[in-house]
Parts: sequence; structure tokens; C-alpha cells
Amino acid sequence: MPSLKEIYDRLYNAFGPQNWWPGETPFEVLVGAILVQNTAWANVEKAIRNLREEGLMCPKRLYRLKDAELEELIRPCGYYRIKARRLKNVLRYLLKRHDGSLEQMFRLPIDQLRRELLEINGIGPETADSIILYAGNLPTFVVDAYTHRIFSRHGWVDPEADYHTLKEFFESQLEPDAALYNEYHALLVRLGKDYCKKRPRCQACPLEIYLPDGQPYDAWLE
DNA sequence: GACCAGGCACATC
DNA sequence: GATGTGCATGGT
Repeated sequence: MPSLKEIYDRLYNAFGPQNWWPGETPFEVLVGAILVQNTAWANVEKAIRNLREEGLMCPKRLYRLKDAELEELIRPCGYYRIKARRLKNVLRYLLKRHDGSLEQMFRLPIDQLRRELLEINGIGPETADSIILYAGNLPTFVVDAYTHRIFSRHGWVDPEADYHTLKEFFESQLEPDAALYNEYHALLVRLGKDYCKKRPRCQACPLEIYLPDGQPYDAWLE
């Protein structure tokens, strides 16, 4: 396979900078990381807009909001009841442990912060890493369904590989560079959305991954 | 109408 | 330890 750096360069040359995360502030990124779980971003935008318009993009105010009201505001992004609970769980941690200060939270060593986030009910590995990388601008690689799908369909990783294995796969071959990790993950999502859907649809290319000019993506990367 | 989307927790065997 | 299921809206 091509080196991870080369794959990155080719993706960057093809798609350009993705300007992630699409959130105004670190706190919005944190909120978005919960709301986007297994959900299309377009739906999350509506929920975030609702919170913003109500002036609720603030840890304390959001935490004090009644569950029923929070649920109603985030309803457009789906799983709204469980996500309301998960949001409250993170907010409780943020307020009690860090006095509501993200800045303070991100002063923790990355590994420790990651462990603490993973103890929160509703925060799994991808959400924890997304918060650390995209809200904290700290170098931890974010793995998601697209990452797994793209790399396993190419035969570059074991299809059975779990989150931690994929994360190590990237971090062991790339410098710990937050800007690089940020752009890399965003580019993989872009590639996945455009060319690597969940269910393969085209017989001509076993990978079902194509570039805008119709050339198979796998050939393009060789 | 079926399928999909930037997961995660929990029940059951 | 592995496998299955609930959570839910909105776009294609």
C-alpha cells in the first residue's frame, strides 16, 4: 500500500482543505460531537442552530435546561432523548471536574483526558477523540466508520480490526500533529461520503470507490 | 418505501 | 467474549 502520508497528500490534492470541525467554538464542537453520533451532519446543524438561537451554547445554561426542553431543541438530529442525557453527562463532568472551563479541561495530559472522557456514559472512543482533536486541537487520531471501510476494502487493514487497532495504525506511522490528524480524518470522511458508501452499488469496481473523472479510486492511489 | 448517516450502551446467550 | 438490538430524525 502507499504510505499514509502519500495517501494524505493525494486526498489533499484532490479535495483540498476541508476546514473541519464545522463548529463556531470549542464548546459547539463538544456539543456537535455528541449530536453527530450515527447521524448526518445536516441534521445536527439544525439542532445546533436551535441551541444557538436560544443562547444556550454555554455549559451552565445548557446543563440547567430542563431535559424535556433540551430534547425538543435537539430533536432534528435524532436519538434526541438519549443524546440529551449524554449531553447532560458531559456537561456534568465539565462543570464539576473543570468548573465549566474547556481550557482547563484541555490542560490535562491527552491520555488522562481520554480516559476520563471514556468513563462518561455516552462517550465512546470516536466521540472522545473528536472532542480532544477538534475542540482541544490536541493530536489524537479520530477513527470512524469511513476510515474502517475505506482501509479494509482496500485490504490495507484487517476487516475485523477494532477502533484501537486502527488508531494505532495511523498514530504509529504519522507524526503527532493535530493539524495533520484534523485534515486527514476530514478528508477520509469526504472520500467516504463521495465514494465509499456503506453498501457497494457498482459492479465494475470491487471497492465501489470512484473519482470525479470516473477512474477507480484504488487505481488512483496506486 | 428502503436505505443510510462522522456511535454507543446494554441485554442475552 | 461474541452477537444482536434499541435509540430517531431527515435526506436520497
